[in-house]
Amino acid sequence: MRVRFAPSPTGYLHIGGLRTALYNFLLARKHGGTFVLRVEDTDRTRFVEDAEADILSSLTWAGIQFDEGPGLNGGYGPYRQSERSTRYAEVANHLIEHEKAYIAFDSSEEIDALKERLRTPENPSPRYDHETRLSMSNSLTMSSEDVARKVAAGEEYVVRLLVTPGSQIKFTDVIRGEVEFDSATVDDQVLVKSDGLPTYHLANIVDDHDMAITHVIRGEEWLPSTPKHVLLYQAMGWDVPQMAHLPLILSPTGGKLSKRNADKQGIPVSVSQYREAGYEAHALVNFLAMLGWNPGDDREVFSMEELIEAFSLERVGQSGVQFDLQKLEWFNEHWLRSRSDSDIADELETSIQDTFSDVSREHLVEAVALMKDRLSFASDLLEAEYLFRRPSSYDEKSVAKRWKDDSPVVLAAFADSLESVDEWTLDKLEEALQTFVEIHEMGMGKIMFPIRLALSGQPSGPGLYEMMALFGKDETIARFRACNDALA
RNA sequence: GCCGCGUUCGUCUAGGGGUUAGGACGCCGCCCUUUCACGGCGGUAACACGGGUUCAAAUCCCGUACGCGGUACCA
Repeated sequence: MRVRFAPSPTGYLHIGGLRTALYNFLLARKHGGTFVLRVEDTDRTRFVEDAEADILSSLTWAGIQFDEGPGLNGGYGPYRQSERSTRYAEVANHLIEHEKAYIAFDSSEEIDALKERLRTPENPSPRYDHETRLSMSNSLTMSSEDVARKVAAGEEYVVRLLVTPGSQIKFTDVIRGEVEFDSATVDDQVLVKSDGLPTYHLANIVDDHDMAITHVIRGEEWLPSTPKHVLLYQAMGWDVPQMAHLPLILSPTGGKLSKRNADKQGIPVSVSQYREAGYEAHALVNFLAMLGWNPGDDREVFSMEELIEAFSLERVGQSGVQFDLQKLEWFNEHWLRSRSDSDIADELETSIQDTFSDVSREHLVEAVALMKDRLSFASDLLEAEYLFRRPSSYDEKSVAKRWKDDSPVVLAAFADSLESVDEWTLDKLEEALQTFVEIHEMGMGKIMFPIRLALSGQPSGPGLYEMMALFGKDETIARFRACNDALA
């Protein structure tokens, strides 16, 4: 089995592209096949300089490694279509010679004019096809001498697929079953553009064949052009690979998940945006895997290894799926919690030191331990400033509501009593507070809030004893006094 | 318009002739915790519609509606 992911470097890797890559990768790994990365850079007008680098680094970040691709030749290279031009020309010529394709000289203005002329409310987008080609300038309507002369004169031309009406083009989609198109509804697709470069349709089938691809797994947007591809395979006498068209990922409201659309809804579309926003790679992969596929049982949390084990094309769904950021966030929290404290500390080390100087390693690891269950993203820890420095302010609403007249006295008294705690441990601290409330015959509720406020400035957070243990005796007592001073 | 693909809780989905239509996210409640979370338990909520086939249809067939995709010298 050989599969491929074939992105076009016209933009950064899209979330849908990552899922397509993932499914290809999973299938290859599951069956001991080969996963090829091919860069389809035939559109010079939309080429984006750093897109390929982004695609490569995004895949690496997600844990998807290719076996063959740019910089990793497996005997089928090169893996950039811009480096394979002669092969496409060869195939195009073969098609022309065998009357499966033809040369057309029509300028884009002439084609626009044709469409303008034929456009009606019932037919808003006329095609260049078996009917209209008869009235255009191409090697079917011109003498071969005229064609040869124009070509020799260096006139621009394109190569078009010659589609003959009257047949049914059938193929089996692994996900959708039998799919059938009437050849009369297929247009004469341009195969070679006037700049001499192939279109996707030509380059794609040539490469899939030459690279011995056995399974073409791609987005559903390609389903309508598949009959053209089938025709090309047949014209060349090549076997058609197994086809699998994945359901599209839709926006949360059901429309297309375009950049524009998604931005409006606050949904990142490129993988690098997720990476920058601090999403766990595992979470994104896990979420994407479940978007259109399921294992057939109730499991939802999967590591990459488990996905490889469980994945199959047969369990991929057929209908479009809406993107749900909340579910992604749930996966993110889950995977974040599965990481070790020290691993998360490693990730945050630099930004923590930049924001709060002189945070010891032990302190950071302990802070992570205290907060891990309360974070959505690892970087959210930076927002819990009180874990790393004394509060500079106290949450106003909470103060207004729960800071009572006797709070300063209670807090000061407790601070005094803490002076005599010799062993600064969770147990001793709990004991100290218990004893304190008993001696003063007060309810625990009376003192817990002032302590929390003094320690963190916030109405919620980690346990009191945990925080006191983390801050140490001197700092804890200092925070009590500072709070009293500030709220006096 | 035409061509194609779809349609089970708000969302992701299981189920493919006989099910109290199951799970997850979200939301709500309870428990745990004198905080907030995590966790546990429970609740809310769905077979697009109309015809057929059948003893029996969410499940098979047809139609309609709706959604999505395509209709480029973009991929």
